Amino acid sequence: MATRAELREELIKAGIRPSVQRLAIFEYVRQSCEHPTAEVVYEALCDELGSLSLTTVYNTLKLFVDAGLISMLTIDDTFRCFDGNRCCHAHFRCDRCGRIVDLQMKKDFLSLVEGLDAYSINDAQLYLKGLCPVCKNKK
Amino acid sequence: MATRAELREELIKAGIRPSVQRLAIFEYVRQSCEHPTAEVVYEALCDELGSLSLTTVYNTLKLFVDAGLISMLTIDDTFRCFDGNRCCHAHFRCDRCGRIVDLQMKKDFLSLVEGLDAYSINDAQLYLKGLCPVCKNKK
DNA sequence: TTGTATATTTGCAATGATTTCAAAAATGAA
DNA sequence: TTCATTTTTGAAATCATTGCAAATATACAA
Repeated sequence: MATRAELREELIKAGIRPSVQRLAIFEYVRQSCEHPTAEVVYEALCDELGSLSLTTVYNTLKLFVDAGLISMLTIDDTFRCFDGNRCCHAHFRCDRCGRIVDLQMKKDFLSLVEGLDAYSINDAQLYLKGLCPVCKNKK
Repeated sequence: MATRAELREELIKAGIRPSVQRLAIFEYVRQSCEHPTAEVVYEALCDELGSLSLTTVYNTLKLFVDAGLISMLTIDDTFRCFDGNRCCHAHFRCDRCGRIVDLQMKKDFLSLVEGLDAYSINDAQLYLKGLCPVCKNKK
């Protein structure tokens, strides 16, 4: 769990000026395990920041994604969500309850894909869908 | 490359009545290597079918996805596209030119994910993003 | 400190892919 | 044929996301 000062440094290192809004959004996404949407980030920080615009949240999240600081998930086709967890992991989305959970995975999964040498890879996401343990047992 | 009769049989086996529209849409997506969007399917089949509604295309594609006959890709966050290729493969989307290409991959990649036994998996997609060989060399 | 240029934030309007819905058409069974 | 059910249609509605131009904050030079 990174401190605010560490997160600020990380933004600066990425060439991003750490405004109040940016730092708050960065901290929120990095600490969250819930894969928040822009809307959720907005709701969560509105009070803390006094004022905040949803547009700022969208712009800032895009800024972070482009800088490689967080990732954007499109596992649910009806909305995007964001992930600050930098460890290598896959995502599972339950078709029944909609929950998105992280699943540990081995790092070298890219070696299973053929002909990747000719490409330059910036982002890799493995999405799994089906029934989660809880919904599976409910029948 | 499946014949029309074979595709019809496949729909029936999945419990889907093979109407003219459904069969045409199924055939189009199954034969295409271009990962078409609903809009593209609609444009391509409008003439052939005389009349066709975009709503029918959306409904029908959803029907096929739910039946497991085709898959829906959300690798590009601005639109969905569809894939009739039933072989195990990953998808790459070029950040520069936007092209989506298939990449061969070994079938047993799910073994790299830990703790999957408790889940029931219906769909798995590996999405890679970055620069394609052409855009990479353009600098 | 003051002034000025630049970067950032804001809120509202616009966009566009997708869905809703109720009517029309097609199909199947009797 | 007649009636019930399924499928298709098209126009309107939805809603997450983006565009834009004004307002605000910040950095820096004088």
